[in-house]
Amino acid sequence: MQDDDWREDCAPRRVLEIFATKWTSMILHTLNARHKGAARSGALHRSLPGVSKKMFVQTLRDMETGGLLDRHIDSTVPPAVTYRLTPLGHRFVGLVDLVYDWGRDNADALDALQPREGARRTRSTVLSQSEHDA
Amino acid sequence: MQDDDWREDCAPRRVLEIFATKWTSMILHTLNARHKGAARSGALHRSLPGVSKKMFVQTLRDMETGGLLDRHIDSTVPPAVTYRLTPLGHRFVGLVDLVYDWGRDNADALDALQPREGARRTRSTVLSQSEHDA
DNA sequence: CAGGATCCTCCACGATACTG
DNA sequence: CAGTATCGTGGAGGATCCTG
Repeated sequence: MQDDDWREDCAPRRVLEIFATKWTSMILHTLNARHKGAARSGALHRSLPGVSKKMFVQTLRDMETGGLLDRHIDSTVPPAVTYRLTPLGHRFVGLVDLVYDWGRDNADALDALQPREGARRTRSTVLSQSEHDA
Repeated sequence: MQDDDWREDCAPRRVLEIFATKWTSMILHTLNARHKGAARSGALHRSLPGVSKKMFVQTLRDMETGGLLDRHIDSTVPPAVTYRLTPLGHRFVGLVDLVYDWGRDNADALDALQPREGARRTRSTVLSQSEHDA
């Protein structure tokens, strides 16, 4: 508990920012759980239905820069790119798993509330009537 | 590991959304660590320097709706409002603590990277020259 | 197959001013 | 003291088209 400070540049906040990128955690979790820590780009993408191509690539790039995974390019034609968890990535997956499990363990409490609890409406909430005109 | 699915409405994603709201985790952590789980609005706000008034209040309201804390209003003049962790809030704090500690434990690895690792530039990175005019 | 480049939407978050 | 109202903005995230 030491000095529970949330200074702008502290490590814990960095972690929160990682969690805030929407797909990072899910990519890591999936890469680990369904691909044993390594997978080709396409295969990984296919196991994450909701992610747009742009965000998928962009997030992976940021994760590489962030030291969470490595990128191996096989310069064949067509190219084969493989992503692999780094040690840090592995450790982070451990944390993601905790979050994942916490969610499952508290699913009842979370479901007992209004459909929206946080503040973020994933915009899929509204897409139902996005066909207003025609 | 059961069925590692990240369906749109699953509980784990709800949790990620909570983490995505930027201040929720910090408010909970601070409310617990520095105020023993209960504090008046002003006091709590004062222990979170970076939060704007608007987001502070708004986040608290969403957290109340989300069942993470309770709001007690003492209708004196001026009013005295106290926020208190709910059982769910307490449990969530446990998770936040894990994230917090993970960050401290991996601070070296996180710092070893470029100043930006995720993708989100908290825009405070730029505020340095926000005094451009006068 | 992998991903770059563009354009666009929307909402999280902030600053400021006001109320009871 | 606690909160609401309003306005403005950046940038996360998506769709679509193009390249090697």
